[in-house]
Amino acid sequence: MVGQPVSRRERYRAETREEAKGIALRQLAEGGTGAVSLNAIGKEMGITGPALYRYFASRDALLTEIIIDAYSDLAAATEVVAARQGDDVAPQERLRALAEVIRAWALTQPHRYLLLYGTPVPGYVAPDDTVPLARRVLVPFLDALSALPVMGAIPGSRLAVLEAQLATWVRATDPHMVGPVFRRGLVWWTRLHGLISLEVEGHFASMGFDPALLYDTEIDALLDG
Amino acid sequence: MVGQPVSRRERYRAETREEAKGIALRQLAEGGTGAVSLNAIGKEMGITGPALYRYFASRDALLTEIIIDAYSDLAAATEVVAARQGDDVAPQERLRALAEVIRAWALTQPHRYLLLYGTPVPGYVAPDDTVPLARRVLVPFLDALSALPVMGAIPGSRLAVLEAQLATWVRATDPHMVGPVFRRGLVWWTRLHGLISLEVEGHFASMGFDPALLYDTEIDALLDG
DNA sequence: TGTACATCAGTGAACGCGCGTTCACTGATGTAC
DNA sequence: TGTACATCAGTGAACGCGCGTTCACTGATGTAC
Repeated sequence: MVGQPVSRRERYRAETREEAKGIALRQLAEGGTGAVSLNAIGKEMGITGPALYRYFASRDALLTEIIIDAYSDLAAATEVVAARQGDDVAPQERLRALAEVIRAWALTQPHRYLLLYGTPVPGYVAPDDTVPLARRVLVPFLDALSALPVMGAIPGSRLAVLEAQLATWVRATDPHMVGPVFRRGLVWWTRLHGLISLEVEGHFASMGFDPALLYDTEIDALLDG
Repeated sequence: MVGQPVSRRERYRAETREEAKGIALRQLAEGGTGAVSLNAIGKEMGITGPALYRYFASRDALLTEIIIDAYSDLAAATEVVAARQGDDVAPQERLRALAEVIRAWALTQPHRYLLLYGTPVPGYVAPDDTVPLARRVLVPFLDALSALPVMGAIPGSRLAVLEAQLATWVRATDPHMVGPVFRRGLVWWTRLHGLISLEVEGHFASMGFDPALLYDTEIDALLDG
């Protein structure tokens, strides 16, 4: 995106990296995080395993890149929806569209969703780069929520205490964000994640109902609250 | 529980099995599912790896036992709460107590919670025995929800359609269960799971709020709905 | 109470497999004069 | 345009490790007469 890749080498290098990451994604889909293997990727590319160390510092570095890509991809998906549905669209409709796009994204690539929000990879420590990315996914939600009429919680209530806790933390990262909005965003996140993760992990299988329908009713509930 | 283990051999055998499972749980806690290894368990017990094949048919069989134990344990926890809070207690209070015990259970042993409701173990297929166990955890919730005054959804609404879908499936397993109650149970499950899983996976870390407080506010919302 | 037999726990070698990573080295591609 | 050098991709061997599982076998514990 920045500058043009000049040399043939650079272009080829980028292609090789992408090919490797693509295979890693397939391994992830087929056998989980543990199945992502540099040696196996090399074999599939017609290359020896050690050759990949020219492209990735280590297996963990590869995983990190895949995680960052997934965050960026999901964030881009929400941003596209937010851009298409401008400020003229009612915030309720924007929120609904955002919620739907996240579920759709998760369903088409469950392994990537679980990589971001599922059981943490044992022994893997996410670098700090991922924190702003995780936040980026939520920003369009927070924007739409800000456009809603915000009622402050009853002073002294549990909600008010929670919102106060959130306000202090949130003001450090985003001066314009207020506690009540962020609290709502948190609730959206946890509820949607509960639905999506259980569906994606197959826990709804053979219960004979339409997960999309349950999802929609929960969006209704979120918008009514 | 059934019959008394007579011979010394049987008792010793049971002890060995328990010891192995205990070590497997620790491995699970420390390194996830992939870290559970028969050879490593044997080494820690001062035994060769193959010796464990006298006690478990395979690694998958061990995993299955651990999963079944976890389900039983969690189900027992909810049942204890349900028994302590008899029918004289308001169903709202019972529901709150049930929700709290599940979170408490999950927090003290996150790996076991994730084993049941987290990212599925790649390549592992749960035997059918686990289905009724998974259900057993929810039964106290459904009981308490049944004690609440149930309003039917507005005919033709999304809620009504969903409840109809659930009713047909649910009547096959439990003739006394009705669609609206089961739908509410489903909502409780997904919302609580969203909160617990994100907390347990550390996604709330460093956001500067008290997860218990958020949890309580969501219980409030569930009881108001 | 003592002997003969069956049952079971555990061993150790083996099979075949895969992993991440380091390292010295060969060849090809690019760059500078 | 041609040559000399630097850069980089990739190889193949090696290190050290671990895994699940099978199998023939040794010893100890239990059981039946």
